[in-house]
Amino acid sequence: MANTPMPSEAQLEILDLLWQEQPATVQNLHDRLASRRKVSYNTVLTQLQRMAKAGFVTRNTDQRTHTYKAALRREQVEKRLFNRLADTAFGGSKIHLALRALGNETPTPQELDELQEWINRQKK
Amino acid sequence: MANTPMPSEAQLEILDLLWQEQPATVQNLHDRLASRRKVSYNTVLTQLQRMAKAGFVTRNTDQRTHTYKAALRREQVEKRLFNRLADTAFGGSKIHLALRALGNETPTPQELDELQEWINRQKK
DNA sequence: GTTAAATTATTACAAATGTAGTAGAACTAC
DNA sequence: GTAGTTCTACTACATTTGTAATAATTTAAC
Repeated sequence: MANTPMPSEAQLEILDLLWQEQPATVQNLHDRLASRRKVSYNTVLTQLQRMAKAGFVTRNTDQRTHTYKAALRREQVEKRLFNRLADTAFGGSKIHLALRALGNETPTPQELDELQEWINRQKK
Repeated sequence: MANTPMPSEAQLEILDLLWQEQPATVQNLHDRLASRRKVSYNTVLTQLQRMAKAGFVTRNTDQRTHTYKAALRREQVEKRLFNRLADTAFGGSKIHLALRALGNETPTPQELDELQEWINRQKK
């Protein structure tokens, strides 16, 4: 349960795009990724193929141009990654990690509200 | 400045131990690490040697038994790791990542206060 | 229908990663 | 002083990771 294989960093980048908009073609994903950093079409394709094999994404092959969807729940993955980071580098303290995070950020009013609400819930 | 090489995950585990107690011998680090998971003495040694080479730790070789100290500031590393995680998996939203973190935690009253204060500061 | 473009499949490869074995030096206990 | 023990240095090796080239196939445009 705890040690299911996780997507690599390059794969997470692509998963993140899928979570934002699904399903998507290689072309589309490459366009979006390439707008952030230089990367070849085939690199994206290979990662998607690896992820399909690993079960991280599903793919529809009805058309010649395949389309992909994330097969993992974003929340699940985020939680696992966060815990791993807290465990390996933050001595296991998740709150500590969260505070560290906030320390360097300028939140939007909406985010602030979310945070405030969370605190209110905790205080009850 | 942004892409200085970072310690790997196995290295972070060791760095974390150093941050807790420094300086330390291989023996000591191995003992502490092995109490959490099975790992050989030589594995720890090798990682320390690699880290020394990479400049992640310094080592004192005056005695036959060398001692090691972290050469990176914990805060720095934590910040970088956090940002990397936010960028690759959380669509760049650090607050979002922090909230996710908080979602699974039960904070102490004191931590809640810290958080509340942070919010108040932001609201001004 | 022949050429160009798009798309997937296959293969490659260097570097990083995690792990540990072996060799040799030096210290320790008899 | 010799036999085990403790260390470091060096070497090894399978996997994973990131990246991409090449080949094969289908579709589109003329």
